Amino acid sequence: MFWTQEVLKALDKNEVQLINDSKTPSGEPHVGSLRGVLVHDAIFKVLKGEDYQVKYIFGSDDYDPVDEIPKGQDDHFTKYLGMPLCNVPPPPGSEYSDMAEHFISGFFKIFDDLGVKAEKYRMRDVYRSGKFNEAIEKILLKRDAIKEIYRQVSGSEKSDKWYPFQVICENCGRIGTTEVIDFDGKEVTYVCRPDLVKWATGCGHTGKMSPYDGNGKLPWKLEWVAKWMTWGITIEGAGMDHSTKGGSRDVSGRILREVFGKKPPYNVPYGFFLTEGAKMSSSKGIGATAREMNEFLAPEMLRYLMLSTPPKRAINFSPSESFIVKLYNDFDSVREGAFSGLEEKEQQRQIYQISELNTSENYHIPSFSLIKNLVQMPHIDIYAAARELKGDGLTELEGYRLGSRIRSAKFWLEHFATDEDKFTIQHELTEEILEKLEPEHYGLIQQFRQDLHHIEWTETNIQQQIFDSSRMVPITPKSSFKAMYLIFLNKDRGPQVGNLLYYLGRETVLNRLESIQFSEPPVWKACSVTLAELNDFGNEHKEKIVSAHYRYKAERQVSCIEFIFELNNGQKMLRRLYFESYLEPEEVVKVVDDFANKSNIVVLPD
RNA sequence: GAUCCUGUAGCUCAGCCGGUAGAGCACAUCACUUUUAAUGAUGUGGCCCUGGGUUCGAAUCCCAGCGGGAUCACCA
Repeated sequence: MFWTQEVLKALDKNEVQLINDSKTPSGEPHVGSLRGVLVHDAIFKVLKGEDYQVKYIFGSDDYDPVDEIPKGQDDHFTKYLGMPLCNVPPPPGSEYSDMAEHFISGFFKIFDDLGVKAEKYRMRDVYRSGKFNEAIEKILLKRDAIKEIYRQVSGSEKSDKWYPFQVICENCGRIGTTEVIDFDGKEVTYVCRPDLVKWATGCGHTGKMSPYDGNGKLPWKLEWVAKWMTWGITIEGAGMDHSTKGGSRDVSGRILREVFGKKPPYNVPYGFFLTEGAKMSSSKGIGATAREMNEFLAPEMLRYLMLSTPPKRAINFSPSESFIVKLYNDFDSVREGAFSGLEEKEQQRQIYQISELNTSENYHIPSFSLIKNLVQMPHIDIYAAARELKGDGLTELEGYRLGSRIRSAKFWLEHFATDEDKFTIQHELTEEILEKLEPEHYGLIQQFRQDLHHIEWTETNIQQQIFDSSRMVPITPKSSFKAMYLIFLNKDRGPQVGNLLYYLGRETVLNRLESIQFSEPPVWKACSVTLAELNDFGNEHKEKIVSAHYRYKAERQVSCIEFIFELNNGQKMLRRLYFESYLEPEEVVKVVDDFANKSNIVVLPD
């Protein structure tokens, strides 16, 4: 059963469902932050699809203090450490009013791209408007019971003077450094301590003021309680780190239940987003931020990546070619399954419904691996290739999807692909390349460059010619391809040779091939058969052979006899006997006649 | 130490409200005039981590281990 169905089963359809999630805008959001966003969105979509009364709200926790500085921005942010995020000026050059808006707006923009239609709220508005006044009062009054739960669940001992609340210091504006030491039912007394936390220094000010209307905030675990009880939230998943026993989710849930007698929201714990088995960290560069991943993958791909794995399981992302290609292929096959109408594809249909934004229309699209190759050949019109592949014009949707897949391929090549994954057209023949060529490759080059003069320069003809020329060397097509990749890409593998050479152009290809010099005898030796093999060949093919010719070649104390067979399907094949000496004309004739008699094939001089 | 995830073919995994062990890749054989990770057909390959329990019957459910991964113990 797909995970969304399990969530569905656990919820009461007669209840109004309110889904909540939030993010602290303290820096550039990490990719993993999107998992919660999308898991909640998937639940939202599924509930909506089942006609539940459901709403999805998403908050910016912008009343939290600045407790770490976004990478590389020490100069600007250091002096604001400890102040509420929403009261800190944005980094220089930002178009936003404050630090919190600066970071959350980019995150919310991704929501739009991913089709996440959550109703957004900001904690500054919630606190300042007084909406949490009631919850704050209740929590302050129940501090002993709350403290007891902290102790029981997580074993943390709080002092007698502990109050679960922090105000914004009237003197220095910090919220992370203040400690409330008394509450008289109307106002709190606080101290702004220089050494309360390691990451910020309070000013030492002591004051007394109302805790309401935005003067301060609840600590994280109680803020959760306040949200849940004030708004009646029924569903809120949390990362595995919060969801562990004794973790913040556990503490908050028990406080809500035991102190305030309400049911905590349904939890959907979700795991981390790992790269190559390690947790992706923002400091490790590309691909780590939500913004970059959103730039890389189209919405439906990113949603699929985040939602096809059951939430509890970690997602093991890898930017390797095999992972990315598999991701796309899996998605394409899920999409095919979803549109197949087959009953056993129900799960695929469910995955597809929460991944794709518009699930009404199927589409044809070339595989990622094809596109990533074509993208490396600048001349190729990929849209034309796609039309050819489909055998029809592209729909508007197909053109659009293809466009984003091309962008993804380019992004992948630029940011993730290893040198092995990429290829670069070689502009000249280097010693390094020549050293890698084997004698049989020279045989192919010799044959191929001759044959290329006689064909019309099209992708399919070139492709076809490789096979035809190979038979005349003879050499296996596989080895012939390798020769071409070496000569033009300095690699063992590459994209379709027809495309590649077509792009390079007849002149360039012929100039390159004709500039390669070598002596023939080693080729003869490398591309030869034994007399026994020749006889076997004759016996095996004699029904198909229409005509046969031979020619004798000699050079530098060695020689060879080449047999050229024409088959009834139009193919021409060559087989060569190699000799470490010159042969007299009579000897040549004798060898040829021997073969002719044994195989019953008439062999004429060329 | 605690919590969660995970252990099934050489590799990546599906199957998990019990009923004869699955897919893709890889490998092997055959076929083939075309290598875009990917031509078609056929085939090889598994004490489903271990031990116990429930059951007519367990890969599946329960308990206990072992191995791998992650998270938590101050703060969000």
